[in-house]
Amino acid sequence: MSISSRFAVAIHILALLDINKEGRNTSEFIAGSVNTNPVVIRRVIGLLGKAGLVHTSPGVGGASLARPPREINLLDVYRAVQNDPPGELFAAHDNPNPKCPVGQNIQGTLETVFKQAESAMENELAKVTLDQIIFDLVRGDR
Amino acid sequence: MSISSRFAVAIHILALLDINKEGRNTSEFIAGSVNTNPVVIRRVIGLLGKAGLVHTSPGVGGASLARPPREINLLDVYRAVQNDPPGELFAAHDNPNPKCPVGQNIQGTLETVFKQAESAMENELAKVTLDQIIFDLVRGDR
DNA sequence: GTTATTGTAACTACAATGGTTACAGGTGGT
DNA sequence: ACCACCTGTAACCATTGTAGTTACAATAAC
Repeated sequence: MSISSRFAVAIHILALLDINKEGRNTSEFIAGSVNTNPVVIRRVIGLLGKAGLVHTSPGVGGASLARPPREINLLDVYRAVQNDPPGELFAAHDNPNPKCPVGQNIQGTLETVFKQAESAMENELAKVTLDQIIFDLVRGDR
Repeated sequence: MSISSRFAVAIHILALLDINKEGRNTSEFIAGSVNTNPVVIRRVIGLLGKAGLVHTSPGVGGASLARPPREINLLDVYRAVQNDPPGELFAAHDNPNPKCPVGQNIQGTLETVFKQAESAMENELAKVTLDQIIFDLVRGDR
């Protein structure tokens, strides 16, 4: 299955928080841009807050970036909203038969390969900062 | 969510088909090694067959590798069993608001980044052949 | 204090997955 | 030709993750 759209929504939110940093970024306003329900936005912001990417406060307009956009990369965001623990993008099958030479060793073998593939993906995400995303968004708007 | 365990099961099956190429690889036998239901095995073999990685025939013990293990890499296997079309490991959110500068351009921006990350992962998978997997399995058995 | 907004719980609908049973149809040995 | 075995596939179920929605107590700003 594919990676949840929370990731895309989270990037959208963060970009909006920076671009509209002068305005009041209520969950309803953000939901209007993302085109979803305000509660969905609040849930994602909650995850971003727990990860230390945004500061939140109850009451009015309570979210803002916790760091400058240059210091937030997409791997930070990915990890914040992807609740699967790191190293588990790929799922191994459980309990292969230990009496079989394949079953006995397959998990260790796969783990190595899976970790490499996952790391390669994450390294690409880590290369891209929120800064660059925002630049690209604004540029596209001309 | 994580990538379905069909991928791990498929690799297991292919390795077993090669290692036990002298024996009768019935779906029940393979299921014993993978530790699942024979129908699950037949389903995965069906996908591998459609992708041209194995030859299958109804009746007894009907699956064998269609190519030598050196000519099968894990990206082949991944694509065979992952029914999501390529380029959609990451899901974008639909219908962002076109009236908003962020909503208007976010999809194009994300598409580029997502494709890069996905490609990086797939390149790692493409580097690993079934040959190497089998070597690693057999080596671990000593 | 009143109003607007957040944080969170609860519920629903939906899709993907993996396990299971069932069975029609093909294969190979005798 | 017969028979035992196996495949391919459909159908169904339970589980899980996701996203949308309603509701509401708690909190901040004015």
